[in-house]
Amino acid sequence: MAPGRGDLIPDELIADVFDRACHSREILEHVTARWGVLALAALSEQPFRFNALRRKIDGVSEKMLAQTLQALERDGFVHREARPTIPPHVEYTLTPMGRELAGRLVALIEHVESLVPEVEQARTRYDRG
Amino acid sequence: MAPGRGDLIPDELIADVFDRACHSREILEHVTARWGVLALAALSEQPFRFNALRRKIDGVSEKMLAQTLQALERDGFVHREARPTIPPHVEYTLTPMGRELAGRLVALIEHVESLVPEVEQARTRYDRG
DNA sequence: CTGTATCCTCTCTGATACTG
DNA sequence: CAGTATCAGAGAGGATACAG
Repeated sequence: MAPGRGDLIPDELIADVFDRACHSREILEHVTARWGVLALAALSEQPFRFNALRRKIDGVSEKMLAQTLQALERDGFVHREARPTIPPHVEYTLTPMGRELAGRLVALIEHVESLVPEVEQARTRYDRG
Repeated sequence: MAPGRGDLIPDELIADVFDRACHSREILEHVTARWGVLALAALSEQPFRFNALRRKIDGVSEKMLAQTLQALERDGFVHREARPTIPPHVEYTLTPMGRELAGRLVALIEHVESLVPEVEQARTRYDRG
């Protein structure tokens, strides 16, 4: 995170919104990352197996999907249920914490989405001026 | 955004959450970016001049702050008021749209922040298993 | 089927130095 | 004061091949 902070400054001195944001930065990066957002949104609809999720999230590579799911599982937002069959059968679901977060995230995205026309106008103005 | 989409597929066919998220992806990246979050949070407290903001957001480089502010200004979230004096006096404020968005963003960050302990436990469990 | 491992490219980021 | 220009390192992301 912030170079030279967090590691060096005692917790008692860390108090304002910037340092708090710094603490949650890594989590926020996982959930707002390109594929993190889409994985959470997909799983908030229904559970998915790996390749089904990969087809649902069009354009994601195996590597990035695996990486994304591992990060979200490690953070406790996604639950991975592997049945030791042959061939392997793995199902991904959201944990309660993951569902709560995904809901808020989707709400933010929908708000941003509603802003798209206004943002496009602003960009046009900016690029002209 | 998603390679091979957006540019190639007519708008009428783009409808689900993934494509919508794709549309707002660039905006979301600006506002959830490391320095984007902090700039919006700082400006939601009060207006700032460039170097004051740089001191407030400890650890940001001139280059990244300039880049961040330009992106947010172009998107219409930040207003830049330059008084043509010598030396230059430039003040950054949030637009109404920026204030609304910053509020929601801060709410999300605070929720994520409240999850930090639970996430840390989840990580410990994951790393042990 | 569900991933890992490897390689390679490209962007993001920060330090440094310079301009109006 | 408020930036821009340039450079180099680190990491994100993707294509491909392979493993259990």
